[in-house]
Amino acid sequence: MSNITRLVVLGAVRQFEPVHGYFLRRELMTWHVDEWANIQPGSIYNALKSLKQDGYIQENGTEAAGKRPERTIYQTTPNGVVELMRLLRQTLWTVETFDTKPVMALTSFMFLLSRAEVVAALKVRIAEIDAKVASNGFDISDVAKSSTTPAYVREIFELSSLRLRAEQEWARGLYDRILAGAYTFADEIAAGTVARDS
Amino acid sequence: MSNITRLVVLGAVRQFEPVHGYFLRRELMTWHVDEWANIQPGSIYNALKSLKQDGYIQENGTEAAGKRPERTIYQTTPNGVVELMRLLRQTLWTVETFDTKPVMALTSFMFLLSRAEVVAALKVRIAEIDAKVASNGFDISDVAKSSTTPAYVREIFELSSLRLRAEQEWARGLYDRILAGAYTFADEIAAGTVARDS
DNA sequence: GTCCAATTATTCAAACTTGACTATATGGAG
DNA sequence: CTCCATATAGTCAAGTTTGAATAATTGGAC
Repeated sequence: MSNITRLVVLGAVRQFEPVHGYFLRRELMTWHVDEWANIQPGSIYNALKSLKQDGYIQENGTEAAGKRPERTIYQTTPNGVVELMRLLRQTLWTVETFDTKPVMALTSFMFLLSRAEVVAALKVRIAEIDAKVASNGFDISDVAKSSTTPAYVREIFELSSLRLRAEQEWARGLYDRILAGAYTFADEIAAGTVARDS
Repeated sequence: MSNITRLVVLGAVRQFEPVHGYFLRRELMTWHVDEWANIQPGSIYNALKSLKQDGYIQENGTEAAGKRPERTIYQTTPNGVVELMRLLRQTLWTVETFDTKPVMALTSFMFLLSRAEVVAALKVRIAEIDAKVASNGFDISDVAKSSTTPAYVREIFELSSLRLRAEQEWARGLYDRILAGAYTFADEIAAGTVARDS
């Protein structure tokens, strides 16, 4: 599966474990992951299978509610937690010019990292976007001079610059909110497990 | 293949026909479609095969430059041109909240439509984005009141609103530029075929 | 003149995604 | 009490994507 599917499903298993596929499917659909991450129900089951093969999650028997169909229970392995953190960190510290999915996923799982790391990474992200936009600006003026490149390529640079600026504005706001104490991060919880109905 | 791959490859065949796969591969890679549309070389060949099966393009024999490997020549069918216009029009008139690829593809091929249609659609797009952002705003305040929804979901709405605003700003600029006579559209060309080296 | 890194043109297996399908169970309408 | 629409829990075939592999050719360095 793509790294995004990996990140989202592994992160969701981590958040709700022990958990069965159908619960993840319902929960993630209420998150609208089909819209912002292009993850369809079938992909969730496939991701579980694949994460299991890689040893990042393991089956933990089956159960059934009443006479309902059996369902397979999953939980993360220690390796899985390491992998999740790696994926999350990679996403946090990388600016993607065109793909909006990573930042969306990040938003859902950043609280698994520490407040300090997220703050530091956001600061870097804000600066990196400045650099990308500046580089885009030079590309635009080169395109204007070129005789072979179609003129409309300018529009592509224009649009991606504006989108990057939007992400930057968001990162600035989030940076402020987090610095001001918003949300709760991994280094701050006295282990309050999230309640859920199965 | 995804509709984007379909649109980009079919559009490129139309633009460069008669054309062989490797030319498209090189050309589209210089467009960086692997970055903004996630189309890798392998997908281009698959798209050609699939478009051919659907009857939207047809093989037109093979040729070879010197002792180079043979290459298969493709061109659009009448049905293919209809399908291309359908895909293009659908993309033009639809606002995608999360997927940045359609607008990017649009930018590359909008000149296949008429100036009037593009102008009209941009106007609608600008208004539609207002509506989406407004609806997002109400979602944000609902989330703030809800006790079950995690607070950070607010960030997702925030980010997508800002991104939509960025697209809107771009659409406004493009609208102005096009109205002012920028670029050349299908209804305006005295059929100047684009030169290319094979 | 000969070596070799890069180019040409494509194929392919493995992995991933999609969306329809299965098969049973439950809850609520009448 | 009996329907039947919906929910449950997944499976699977068909289609798509990926990235490496293939196999011959050419251009340029030495």
